[in-house]
Amino acid sequence: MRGAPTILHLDMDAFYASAEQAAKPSLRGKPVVVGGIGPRGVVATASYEARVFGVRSAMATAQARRLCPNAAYLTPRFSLYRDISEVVMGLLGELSPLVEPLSLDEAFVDLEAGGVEPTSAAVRAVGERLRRDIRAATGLSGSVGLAGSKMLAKIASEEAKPDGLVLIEPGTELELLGPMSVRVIPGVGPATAETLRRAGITTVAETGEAGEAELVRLLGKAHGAGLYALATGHDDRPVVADRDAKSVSVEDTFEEDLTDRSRVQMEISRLAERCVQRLRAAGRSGRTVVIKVRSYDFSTLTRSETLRGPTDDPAVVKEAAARLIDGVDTTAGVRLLGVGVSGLADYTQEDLFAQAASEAAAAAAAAAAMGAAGAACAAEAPQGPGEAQGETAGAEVKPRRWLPGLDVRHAEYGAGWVQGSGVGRVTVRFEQPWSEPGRVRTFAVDDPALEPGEPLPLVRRPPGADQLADPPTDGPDRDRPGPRGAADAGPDPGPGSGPGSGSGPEPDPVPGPGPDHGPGFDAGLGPGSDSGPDPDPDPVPGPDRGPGFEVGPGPGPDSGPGPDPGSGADAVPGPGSEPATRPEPGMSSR
DNA sequence: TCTGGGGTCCTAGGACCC
DNA sequence: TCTGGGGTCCTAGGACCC
Repeated sequence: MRGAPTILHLDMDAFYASAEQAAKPSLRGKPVVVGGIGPRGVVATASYEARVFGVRSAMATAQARRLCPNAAYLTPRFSLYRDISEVVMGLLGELSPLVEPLSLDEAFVDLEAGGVEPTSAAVRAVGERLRRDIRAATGLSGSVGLAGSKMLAKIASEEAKPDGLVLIEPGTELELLGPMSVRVIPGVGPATAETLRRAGITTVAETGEAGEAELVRLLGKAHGAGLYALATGHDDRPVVADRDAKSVSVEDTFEEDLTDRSRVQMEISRLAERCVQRLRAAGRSGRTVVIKVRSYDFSTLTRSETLRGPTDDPAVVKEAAARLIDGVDTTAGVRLLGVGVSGLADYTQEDLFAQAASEAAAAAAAAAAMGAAGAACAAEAPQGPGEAQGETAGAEVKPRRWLPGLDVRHAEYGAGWVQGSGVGRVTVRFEQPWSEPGRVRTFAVDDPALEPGEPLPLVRRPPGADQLADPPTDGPDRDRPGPRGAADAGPDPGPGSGPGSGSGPEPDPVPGPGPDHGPGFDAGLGPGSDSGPDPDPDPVPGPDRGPGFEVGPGPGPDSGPGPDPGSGADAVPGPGSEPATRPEPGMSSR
């Protein structure tokens, strides 16, 4: 515990959802849920508008849909989030050489190591400037915690959310923490909290009062002693930059349980291949191969095998994984398979295996080229376990998957994103991060004018400016199978939901039609039409609205002020239904 | 329509060795 | 002629985090 609050914790607010809202003007101020879209998907991030309805991270997407049917449900675009993360981490790197990323949207920074004057006033000024810089560079908000230890800085940033800064003055922490739930302490999850509760311990103060011996008795040596230290304000864990990964793994949950043995074996082989690709991309090799099998009833087992030396040979990993799956009974059905490698080493360090390592390096270079080609294919037709099973086996060309939220480009209308897709149709909203909320158009899924696109930068790069917010070049991450599933659609933007685009550079108009269209192109349904098939009034055939196809009800494309009388009742109710004067989140035209 | 995907760390038992 | 006592490695499982 330091005498000055020089440890900073940054946590971006509702990161994935906020990034999507910044990228998609029609979603600003609306409930947005990013996560698995398929029948077994879970929520990764819910926007604050969606949280009002009770939607939370890690919740089944199906449950989220029940709670908040009018939210936009989007598949994650990790390439975009990674690009934004790099910008943010770059800003943190300007504060100190000691930056410890915890995830794409979260990091510790040791301000003392960065030479910041160790006073509350100075670190607060640094934190506030950082928040301004992040907003200017990314259009997103982040919350900052400042304290004399990692734990307190993290608790502080949590308290600061959303879009705030909290500084805990050293000396006040026990008073502040004492009444809080023990769950605020990192490492105390549901199981630990329940164990403590049964012992009559629910607050941080009670945890400290219980004493170390009692906590060790309840929780075991490491956990008990560690919890006692944290609960009494003792946390000297340093900020550590450049931590090496200790394992690499890939896994897939299938839309339907697998029972066919040969299919299980094939999937294990594919997962092993993907795992090794990632291992090699990181320049590592590993000695222990692990498989993971989750059964129909969610029970999970792992089997592992340690090799005589580290490897990054796909054949070796595949063979080990195949041996391991051979010993597992999967006849009752498996919902998830995974393959991982641990015991990682840099192959440059392998004295005993130097010969093999150099061969492996050469092979890796070749494989990297192959891998890039494979990723490009995946971008064209994202595929996953859910895919190979359903459709007619042996189909020569897989149908393109238009997953909601993904970027597309139309030859005539320009850049947009998939709002939903139904039987044979895909609905696209044409808008850009800096544009007004855009219009929706519907196409046949195999329309040759429509192709997958790349994420656009959230903040427009002024002419000749630096590369910070460049469009991502995208690539290998597209090999990640997106959550798969049925058709989806976002909510229609309410009138007046557009950004005040007054001050920025002149927006690039969407190529194509102007703002006033006949009803023909809008996928939004009129009031009361959101259930059951509706005779399609559109001259251009809209998507089939059979079961499973949702279209957010909403007003037409007119941008007049005030709530739309027709669809107001269906528009996002509750706190989300603030007047159209609600300030736009996140966007800066600088 | 219950429950993703990628990680970290800890515990505990058995093998094995000195 | 009863079963010591460490230490390390391997395997499996579980809690937890984002």
